[in-house]
Amino acid sequence: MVNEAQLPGIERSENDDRIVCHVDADCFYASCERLREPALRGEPVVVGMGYEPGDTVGAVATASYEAREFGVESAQAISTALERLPRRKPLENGANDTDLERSETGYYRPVDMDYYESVAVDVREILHDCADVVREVSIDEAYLDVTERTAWEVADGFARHITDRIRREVGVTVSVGVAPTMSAAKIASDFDKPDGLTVVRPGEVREFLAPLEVDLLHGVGPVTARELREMGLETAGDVAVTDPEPLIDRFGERGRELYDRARGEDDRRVEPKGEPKSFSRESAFADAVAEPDPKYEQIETLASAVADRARREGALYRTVGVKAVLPPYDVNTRERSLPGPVDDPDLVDRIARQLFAEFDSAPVRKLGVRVSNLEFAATDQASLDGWEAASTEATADEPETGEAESDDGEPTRPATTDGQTSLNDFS
DNA sequence: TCTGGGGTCCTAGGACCC
DNA sequence: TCTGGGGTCCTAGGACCC
Repeated sequence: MVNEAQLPGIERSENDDRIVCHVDADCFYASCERLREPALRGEPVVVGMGYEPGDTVGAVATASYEAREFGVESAQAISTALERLPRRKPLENGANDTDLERSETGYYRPVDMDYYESVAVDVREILHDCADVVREVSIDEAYLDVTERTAWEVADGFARHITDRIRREVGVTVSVGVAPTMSAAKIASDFDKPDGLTVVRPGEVREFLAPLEVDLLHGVGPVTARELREMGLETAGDVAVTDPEPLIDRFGERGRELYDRARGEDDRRVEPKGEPKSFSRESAFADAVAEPDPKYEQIETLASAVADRARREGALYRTVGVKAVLPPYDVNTRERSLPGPVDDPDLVDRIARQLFAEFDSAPVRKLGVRVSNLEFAATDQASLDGWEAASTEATADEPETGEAESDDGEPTRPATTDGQTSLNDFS
């Protein structure tokens, strides 16, 4: 009785053989550093964050494969990395390092996101050129739906074309996984790094996944991996043939997902990434700080950076939060929601201070400020109309607030007016 | 391995409403 | 005044990812 032709909104929902590419740049930050400093090619390179040249604080963001040989890993403390791979001293005139000294050392560079972002823009351009739908996951990673661009018989050639273009036109290497699902493509891209290409054809997915350790599955971190092992599940193959009920009991929705993914079942379509959900800034002190003043100073800096960011991105926020990390590593978060969305840097600062007050005499090693519950207004004509209507409404019953202080050329924002009215409730 | 920064999603309890 | 069941929002924390 139900005829597919009568249900135009309902499509065959199973992955009727999509071809998904996952493209993942190889140690992207280190590759970028080599791009602008070719002397780093072939040498161990460590990119550190929260780190200044000459420093020993901070953590490893990316280590080149040469640096990994020395046991340097992502997320490692810079101090640990330096023990395993000492910093190479710049060559001075007349300096005569021995070959031994040079071969046992590496280059350390601080993260420079602006530069990496400029390289990522060039990579993205190629990705969008090669696919109808691109989902950018992070600065160095994306999914592509290339179903309409290629066929399984020639998928490896197509993927090779992408990697070649990126190498030739941008100068960085990527690894690519091709599979009928997003989750399998993701794992495939990781399978043969660096400069890897792995194609998993429909019907081969379970076989491909079966021997892999559980912690290679997306969403399985150290905690879940340990628990799975305690349940006797070592590999994706083990998970695929186990009774799903205990998994669901223990892990809830994630358990179901884990079971499905281990069996190669994943009907998510590649879709462009939506608007961000939150903006945050945080920073760590070199040592835990007990006095209130430096902490409030830091709060002010972070609050203003977050509010700036939201304004640049055209976002209004309805929730302001803080994070305080106390020794040894006790993460505390506090947040407060407003009655309506605002763009009000002073309010962010004030609320952040209030939320932070309960920690102001505790030793604190790290601080953060966050805005969330974001709304993006006036991105197209349709919502612009609504926006203007709302603006008129919002200001109708109050005197002009002298809002036209836009000597910096910024458009005035009705939400700021809203923020002023709600401000009284929160200070 | 004790720990950097920017995110996402999920869970669970409580308040509040109908 | 006691109280069923469902829904939504808010907050805090946790796991995970890059």
